[in-house]
Amino acid sequence: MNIGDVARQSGLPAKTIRYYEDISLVKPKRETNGYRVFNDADVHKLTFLARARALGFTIEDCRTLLALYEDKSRASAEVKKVTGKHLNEIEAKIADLQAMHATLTRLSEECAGDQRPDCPILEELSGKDRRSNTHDAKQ
Amino acid sequence: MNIGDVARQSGLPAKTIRYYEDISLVKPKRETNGYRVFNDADVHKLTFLARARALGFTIEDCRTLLALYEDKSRASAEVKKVTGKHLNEIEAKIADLQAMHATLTRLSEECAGDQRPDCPILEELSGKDRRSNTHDAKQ
DNA sequence: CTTGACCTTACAGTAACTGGAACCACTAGA
DNA sequence: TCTAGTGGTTCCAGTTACTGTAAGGTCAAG
Repeated sequence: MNIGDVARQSGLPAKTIRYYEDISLVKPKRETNGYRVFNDADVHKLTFLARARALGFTIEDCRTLLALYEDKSRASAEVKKVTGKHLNEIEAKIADLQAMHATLTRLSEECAGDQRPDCPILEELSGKDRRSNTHDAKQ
Repeated sequence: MNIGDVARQSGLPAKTIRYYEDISLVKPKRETNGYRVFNDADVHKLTFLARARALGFTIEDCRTLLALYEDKSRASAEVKKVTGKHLNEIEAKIADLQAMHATLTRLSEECAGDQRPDCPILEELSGKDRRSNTHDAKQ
């Protein structure tokens, strides 16, 4: 199979597949004309990578997961550990985003959004002490 | 004020402040010895930037917001528009992360996490059709 | 023989910094 | 005066995971 077919099958752009070869995630053979040839195992690996990336695993996590996948004597605990770490990071990100969301929603609701220049959003960003609420000990 | 003092006041690393000068977000004067000198307006700007970045605005959004802040005849609608767009992006990210979280949590719960090699997480990544659930029309 | 689809490499750019090397400036103390 | 320590400077490279672009080689069809 050539790279275009693999791209269609795996859902990954050809460019990405070349990149994955660059960083040694896959090692397709070459035809005499220089074209990459992907066998079923390569395609399977790339599909695995596409799924893992879609679940937010980093490339390095993917490398680890792929190695575990190919190690038939792995302990599932290893896989679960990687997943657990990733889950924690996702949770942290969600929490960060939700905090931002809460603040921005509040400010946005307070902002008239009309032709007048007065704007609580800019006031907050500029550090203006709005509605005499003097304690702002956060981080 | 020198860069170190500003870093302490604004909470931004000196390195970041230099970077912000590089991309023309601030334009501190220079002393004869080459040191940057920050006046109150500069420090205020940097504090503004630190807050906007903490709320997840991109650098380009920050540039826009800073320009709006300094335009005393702005319409608050402009600010609200930038904020609204950002809120939408945050919501999309949260949704993505929550979907990943749900899938990973499910798989993680199904994984024994012991010394045995059997692992639902790897099975899902490899595309193995687990428990005869044949429909997987997503994306 | 040309056209078009497909393949190749190599280099640059993205976002927003961060780290490191090599070097200059200033102050205080021996 | 020398020196140590702190803080400043520039410049270049690295991070993450690609993506864009240019310049060119390959192949099948008409």
